[in-house]
Amino acid sequence: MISDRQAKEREFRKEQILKGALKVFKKQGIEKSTMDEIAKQSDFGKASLYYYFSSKEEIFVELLDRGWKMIWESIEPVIHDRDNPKDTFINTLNIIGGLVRNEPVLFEFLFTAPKAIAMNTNEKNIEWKKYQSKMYSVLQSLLEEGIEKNEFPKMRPDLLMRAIGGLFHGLFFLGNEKKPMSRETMEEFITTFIGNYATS
Amino acid sequence: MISDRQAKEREFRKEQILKGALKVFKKQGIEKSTMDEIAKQSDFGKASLYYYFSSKEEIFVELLDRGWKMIWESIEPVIHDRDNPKDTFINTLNIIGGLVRNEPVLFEFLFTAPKAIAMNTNEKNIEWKKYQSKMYSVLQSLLEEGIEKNEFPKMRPDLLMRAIGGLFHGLFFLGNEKKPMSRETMEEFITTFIGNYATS
DNA sequence: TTAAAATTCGAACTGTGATTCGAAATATAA
DNA sequence: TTATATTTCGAATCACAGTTCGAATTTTAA
Repeated sequence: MISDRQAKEREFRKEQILKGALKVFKKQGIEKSTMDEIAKQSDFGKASLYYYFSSKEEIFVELLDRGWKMIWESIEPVIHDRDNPKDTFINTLNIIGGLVRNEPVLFEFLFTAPKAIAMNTNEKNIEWKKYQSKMYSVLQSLLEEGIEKNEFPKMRPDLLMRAIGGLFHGLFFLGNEKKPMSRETMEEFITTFIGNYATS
Repeated sequence: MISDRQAKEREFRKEQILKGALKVFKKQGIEKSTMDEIAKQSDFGKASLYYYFSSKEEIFVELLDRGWKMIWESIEPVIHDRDNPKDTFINTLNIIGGLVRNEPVLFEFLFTAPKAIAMNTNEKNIEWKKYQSKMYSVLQSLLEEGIEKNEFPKMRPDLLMRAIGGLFHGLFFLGNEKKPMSRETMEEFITTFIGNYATS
């Protein structure tokens, strides 16, 4: 028997551990994130971590799953508006920007870890990848439609996608400012790049 | 006594090892690059690597030193032309683009590894960092002057630098095309972003 | 031809960090 | 209160990867 409250407490403790893992990630980067350190940061004994997660990898995959799901669910309500690709595109980026601003460490992890982890790739890494690739492909299709409608410069949409992805990453994650990228600034950069074409 | 030819052969073998290290990096990413694997790829016994390099770290630092030096020496002749910031800036990016096109793996390493390695930072990592930061600061000062002269959009130069850095990285290193980014395409993207402002 | 120097590498050694074990402590529910 | 389930964690264990050792092999130079 596992009471409702018990389940909640259990979940709460899992979250403590996940937070601890992020703290370590922030300080040391993913490769130097050891179970010892995560245990210390989350105030559990190392062995206890294994009561909640079956492996270190599972901790990170859980972060990715939850995070990418959160991203997807945040943009989903907006992203299907196809009348106005450019606005939709920018709205979407703004939503993501807002998320990043709230939890910079988590999102740096989400956008960084995949490259480091992807190589281990077991079959089950799949959950978060689904959300991630959904996001990229919807964004890219918005670009495609926007290009059609002359709202964006005429460039290969996949390249444009890569370029904007890089740009976004550069603005939010490069350099070492404490202050988060503001919505206005990011919009300015994106529209400068994407062009101030008439909206149909 | 060490003859001239001997020295050259020795150098040649070092290069074999460095090439092997890059092969491993390409296949496995930097964190999974083990001495065993490097030995296998470069056709030496693992222990022999230590005859040429005192540690694994030294192998990677050597790659960084040589690579960043190469970048710097390639752009140095061009980069001091201050009459025309925009052209100089684009020339410089084109030069770097050309290097990347020739040895994509090496340069992906150069632009990627620092983040992974920086955390170990001993004092002696310095050599390549000097070149790296020289490059960034000259590029950024070109942006500053270009902004003054209205050749670039009026934006914070450090942010513009980050954005363009990200853009460049996105174009060259994201996605999984075999074909290298062409000079024309990259120039198109950069000028689109940077704006087609009159060159005074 | 031979002694010294340079090179190679299999086999240990070592340290680190992930994972498991088993027993204790604590909470739950009857 | 007591039996059962849940939670905790110190102390082993295990695996892996970097590094060192020491002896063999090859090259050099006299």
